[in-house]
Amino acid sequence: MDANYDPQQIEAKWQRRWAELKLFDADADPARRKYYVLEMLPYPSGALHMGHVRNYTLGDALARYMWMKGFNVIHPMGWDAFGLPAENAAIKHGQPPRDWTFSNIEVMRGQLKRLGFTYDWRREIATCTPEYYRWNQWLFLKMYERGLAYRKKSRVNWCPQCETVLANEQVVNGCCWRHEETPVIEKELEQWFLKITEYADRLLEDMKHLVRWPERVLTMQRNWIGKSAGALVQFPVEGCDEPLRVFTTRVDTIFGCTAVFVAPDHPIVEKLIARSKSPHTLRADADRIKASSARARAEVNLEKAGANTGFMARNPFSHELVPVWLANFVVTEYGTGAVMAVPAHDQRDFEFCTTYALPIKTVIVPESKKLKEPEAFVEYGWLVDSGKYSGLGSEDAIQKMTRDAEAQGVGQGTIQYRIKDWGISRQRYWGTPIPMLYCDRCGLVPVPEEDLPVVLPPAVKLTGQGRSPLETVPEFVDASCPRCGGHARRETDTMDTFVDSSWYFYRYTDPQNATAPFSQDAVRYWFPVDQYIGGIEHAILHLIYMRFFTKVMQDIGLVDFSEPVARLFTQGMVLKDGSAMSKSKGNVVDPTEMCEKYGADTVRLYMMFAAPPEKDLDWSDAGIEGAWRFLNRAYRLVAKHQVTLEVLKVGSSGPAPTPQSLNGEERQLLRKAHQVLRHVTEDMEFRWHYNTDIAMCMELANALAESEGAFAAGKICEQVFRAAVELLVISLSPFAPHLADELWEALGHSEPILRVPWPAYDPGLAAEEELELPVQINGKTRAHVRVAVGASEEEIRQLALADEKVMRHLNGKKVVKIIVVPQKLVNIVLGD
RNA sequence: GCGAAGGUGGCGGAACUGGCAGACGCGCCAGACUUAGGAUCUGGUCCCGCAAGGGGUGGGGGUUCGAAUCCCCCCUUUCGCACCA
Repeated sequence: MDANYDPQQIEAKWQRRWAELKLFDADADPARRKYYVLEMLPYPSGALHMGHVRNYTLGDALARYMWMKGFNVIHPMGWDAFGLPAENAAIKHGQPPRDWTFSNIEVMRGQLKRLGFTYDWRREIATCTPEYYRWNQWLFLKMYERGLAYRKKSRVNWCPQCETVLANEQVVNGCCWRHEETPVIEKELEQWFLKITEYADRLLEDMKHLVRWPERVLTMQRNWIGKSAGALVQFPVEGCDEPLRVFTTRVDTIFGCTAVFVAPDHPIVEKLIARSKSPHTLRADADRIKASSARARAEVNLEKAGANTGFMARNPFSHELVPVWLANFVVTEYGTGAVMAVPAHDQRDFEFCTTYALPIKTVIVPESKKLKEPEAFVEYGWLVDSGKYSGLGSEDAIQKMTRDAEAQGVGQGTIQYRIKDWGISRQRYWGTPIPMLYCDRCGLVPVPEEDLPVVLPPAVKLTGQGRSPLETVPEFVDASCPRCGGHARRETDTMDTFVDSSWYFYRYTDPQNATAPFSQDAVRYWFPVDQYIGGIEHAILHLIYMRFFTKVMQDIGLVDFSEPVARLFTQGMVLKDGSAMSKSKGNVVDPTEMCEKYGADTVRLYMMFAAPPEKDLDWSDAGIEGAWRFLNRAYRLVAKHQVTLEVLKVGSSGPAPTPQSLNGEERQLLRKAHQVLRHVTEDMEFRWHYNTDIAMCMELANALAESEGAFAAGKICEQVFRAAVELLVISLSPFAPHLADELWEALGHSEPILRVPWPAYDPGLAAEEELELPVQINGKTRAHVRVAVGASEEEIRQLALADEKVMRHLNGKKVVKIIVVPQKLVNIVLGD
């Protein structure tokens, strides 16, 4: 064993050996308990960043622990390999997206291997291969068969930078999620959609199974789905044959309705213009307000603005006539695009009506009858001035009035969702071709399953301009109709890459399957994912699509469960100087560089030590130095005593030590070792505050260093010293696996540490026998007394009162009360 | 505006069920070894104070023998949603 720690040499050696031993290959084995550790797969952008390293190190520590606990651990990795950057690189450098992507994968796979993760590389997938994306197409066809994939002309979010459509989830503050400065514009296009709305209720309902998901993620999903129960109510419009339908959750306030507001691009507006006495003014108003509401998407808190249409609508409950106004804050896409204005009980209506001097009529009063001005009273209360409903509570009134509206044919109870169907069409090249054909005679025809995959043509001129690049490839576009044999045109849109990542973790269980997306047996054995780890940024996009896909797969009969992930963990970000690492800020720390300087173990250890995993971690160059020093200390500790310790062959250490057979110094050292093991074990199971586990390992290393004198003097026997060293190596192994294996071998073991069963700590050895109890006077610690663990309350009381420092504080004061909490403390309460 | 999570030394953080605030690491100070040290080792390091002692977990109040931890009010940071009727 070298005197100096050389991580480059050690890590290369162990990575080679692990590979030779196929240590991380996991095969389905019904006789063994399985554990599925999954981390979010990276986009092959060119290089791994520290966020990946943190994510994957977290998973790796868990995977290693689970292996040692005896589980059959599946821990796969792959590449989310379709996407826009590949095309942009192609345009910029003339390198085909495929080449760019695969050369990035090469680099990044190398980086992952350098870090020594426990991946079963036989299961690696890349979503851009036909072998993978044919199953995207297959799943799409299954959805099409069930009416879950459909085409419609719709107003879409279009990013002028990407030159493609964005899903609602990809619009952030009215701008593209990739180009945060670029406002999204609206276009009318024929698009493919997946009917996620049909699953909205199940996505909500099944959250009750996700007890081990962060509440934060569930809340975000709940808000995103945005279920709200209410009523649709019809307001006939005078001088127009079409009534206005409004959606409201507060039909109990309808007697306070003093206007009806419609979105400026509501379909009825054209009809009103046609029938208006001053059509030009009305059109100008509509255009102006439309412009202002479009701006509202990008801006925050735009002022309320509107215009009177001159038309009147009749309240079906009160039969009053109220004016119809255009309003910039009414959202076309939600509900019916029209609302009843109840300024007394809705803050937005209140603001609008105040601005335009529209009447405000109170119809709900709170219990206390006190109304705050000048705000709307938006809570539930009691109805007044509401005809026969006066006197009812809001909740009763909503039910009764909804029923009455239904009976009279002027409305109905309904449920609205904020979530919309998932638009998956992208006018881009580097994605999964949507397997549909447009036959000149038969119309829309799906590609037959046996013709899958529809393969992306390799040579395509990419310009980044205009329409889908696939349209420019005649060999791709021209096809024959599978029904009539006549000429057909291929769909040239490709799928949103979130389709790829919605089911990739199933494919890992059976990555080579050429006849199905996966074998049901494999999934039955490996699923659910026991632990999924990734960034919080995917809380609503990926993590909701993935749940949706599983439910569809359940309905198709591919799987027999409704939720794929039992436990989710969202880790914090890796920052540098308080902000996210980015090329533009020039604050990127490169994992490979760090591995070259310190080795993978140091990088991993530091990542785990610097902060608890759910919190953001600010990278510190000084901090990683500390991790490096610790590993050096651990190495030297073993190197120094290796010759002595190795002589003691494994298993030759005689009977297991018991507290009785040990002297005081031996007990103290072993106690520390077992306390550390206890802490790490318990933390691995529940809490994952790896930073505290590593701190405990450091304490044990410090204790060992302090014991060296006693060891050299023969006061600590070799068996005990060795046992403590071994427990340190084992406890450290999930975090610094290469070093752990090197030290384990140096101690005379031939098995890699991953094959060593995780030891159970000995509660007897871990238990303290004597405690130093704090003695408080009026809640302030003033002294300490040493007591045996089993000391009685009375003994402790006497010891405390006899303490010199305590007596000094007691001087002349009256003892009111003495609280003795065995094993914890003594608190003496003094009077004045 | 609404919702969620935070605020502890010079810094990252620890304190798991109300029971010694500051584990562990970084940094800093002193010393040892050294031609040298950005290596290593030893000791010190919450604040005020020579000390005795006193103060201390964003601020204020409360419950309790005892509060970083529980309750109320306020300030503040980060994240998510943002006219969703």
